[in-house]
This record gives sequence, structure tokens and C-alpha cells, in this order.
Amino acid sequence: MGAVDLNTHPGHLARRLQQAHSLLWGAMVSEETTSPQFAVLNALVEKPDIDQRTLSEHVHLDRSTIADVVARLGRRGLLERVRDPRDGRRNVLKLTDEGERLHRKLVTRTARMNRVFLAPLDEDERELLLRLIGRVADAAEELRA
Amino acid sequence: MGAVDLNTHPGHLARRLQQAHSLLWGAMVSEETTSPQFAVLNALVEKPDIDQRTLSEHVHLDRSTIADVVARLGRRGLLERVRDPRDGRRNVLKLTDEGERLHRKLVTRTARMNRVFLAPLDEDERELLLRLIGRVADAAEELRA
DNA sequence: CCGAAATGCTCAGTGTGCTGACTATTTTCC
DNA sequence: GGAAAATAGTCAGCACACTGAGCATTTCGG
Repeated sequence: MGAVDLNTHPGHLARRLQQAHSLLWGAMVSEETTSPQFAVLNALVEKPDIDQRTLSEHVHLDRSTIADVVARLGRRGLLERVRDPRDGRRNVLKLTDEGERLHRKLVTRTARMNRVFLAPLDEDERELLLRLIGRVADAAEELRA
Repeated sequence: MGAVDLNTHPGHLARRLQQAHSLLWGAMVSEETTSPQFAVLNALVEKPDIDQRTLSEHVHLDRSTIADVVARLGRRGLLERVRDPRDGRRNVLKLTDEGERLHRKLVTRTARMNRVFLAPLDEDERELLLRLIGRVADAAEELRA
């Protein structure tokens, strides 16, 4: 009496999903570059010369967390962090050639990995899953604002 | 050219979902007791006197991670860790009265929270989302074994 | 124009979650 | 019965992710 079925708890399932994903990522995409790091690289390909604040909104990561991730990528020479001369508070971020090269390589690998990850679902279910997660995540993030 | 839409990446969405969930958890359920900690409490209500290994399989958490979580709960007096006299390798775990009391309190709160979290979906979509995530997570965890 | 508010970043502290290496105990097999 | 394998736990090390406090810089208001 009293115990609950965790399979009806979206938070528990979300954690398991994320965990399973990051394991598969390590096996199929990269051991050095994590999924959040890829998200940062990808955002900088789309929008170069943004600051950490803007970046954090794009990838939905905290400013502190972004700072860590950016520092790691910077240490590996994948991006450059330059103080904005027009606004001394900002760090302007830009990928290096090396960073762009890595991003290109990972794009194809993530596509391959996502196919494997979502293999248990058919095409309709895949799209549905992504849209449902997106709606719940959007709404929950809204609650904060 | 080259940037990818992260909204088509289940891993990215899973991270956002989990993050949004843990934020809402902190606001609506408890600031002291996290969602994984609740999962451990819940597993011990269902199956008392199991060891950490068995527990880790139940909640889908690593043995190292379980050790940390269990240690924290133990420090707060919510569970007891006793060396199994019949097998000196095992730690047998059991909730204290305090632990059971906390679990009961959190059960009602998590139910309330889950309703808020899934509010953007209708009943069919909720069930569907849980089942789809479950299938993908199960399959991905299978890949490891 | 100058003090106060807002903004961007950093830093310390905590918790989750993994791997890989190590220890201790039990089981298995010759 | 004793060496080898399997099993349970711990520990160090790394990465993500948050909060809250603090620092520097810019902007805003009187």
C-alpha cells in the first residue's frame, strides 16, 4: 500500500529518457563532446557573435551552466570568447574553424543516432512524441517567466 | 547553412522536459527532497529490505548514484542501511517511520504536480506521451544490456 | 551628470549521473 | 579446500544544472 507507479510520472520517465539518450550519444556520436555542448555549437552556427545570455535562452540552459560549457569548448579551441568593446559586460562568442568542422561532423552523426534512438516508433509516433514533449516543456518553462 | 533544428532532437527535448520538471518539482513538491530521492523512497515502500543493487535496477539509476542518494536520505534519518549478516557485501535498506511519513506526504503532492505539468495535454495525449517515452526509454536501455 | 537600477558574468555550494579503478565478500569450479 | 570469477559497495574524477551572492559595466532617472 502506498507505493506509486513511477511509469505514470513524467519526470521520472523524462530522466530515464535523457539518461538513455546520453548513453547512446556517447556510443554513437562522441565521447568528448556532449549533447549540451553540441547544442551550443549548433546555436553558434546559426547565430554567431551572440553573448552568453542570448545563447542561454537559445539552448534553454542556465547562465551559470552556459559559462561552464562555453569554458570547456573554449579550452578545446572550438570557440572564442571576446569582450565586446561596445559593452564591456558581454562576452561575444564565435566558433573557430575547428569548431565549425566539429559541428559539421556531429550533425551527420546525430541524425544517424536519432534514427536509432527513435527506431521503436513509427514515423507518426516520432513526430507526435517530439511535439508532445515540446508542448509540455514550453508550457512548463512559461510558468517560470 | 548547417545549423539544425534542435526541436527535432529527442535528447535536447528530453533535457528540457526534465529540467522544467525539476524546477516545477522544487516549487510544488519539495525543496529538500528531489525527484530521484522520491523515486528511492517509493521503491523502498514497495519493496523493503532490498540492497542497493536491486534498488538501482528498480529506479534505473547507477550504483554510484544510488549510493549518493541513499547516503543523503540516510543522513536525514529517512532510511537505514544495515549490513546483511547473511551476505557481507550487501547493504539492506529500509525506510524509517519518518521516511514513510515523508513518502506519504509527497505522494499527494506529486499527483497534484503531475496534473499541472501535463495540463497542456488532454487525457489521451497524456497517456500517449507516457507510453511513447516509456517505449523509447525501454528500448534504449535494452541496447546497453 | 551622478546615484540607482539593470544587466552580463563569475564563483561557491549542492545535487544528479556517469565511468573506471579499487576493496571486500561470496560463489564457483577444479 | 583453494584459486579464480562474480558480485556489492566505495571512491575519485568529470560533466551537467541549479541557486544565490558578488563584481563590473552600462543605462536610466532625477
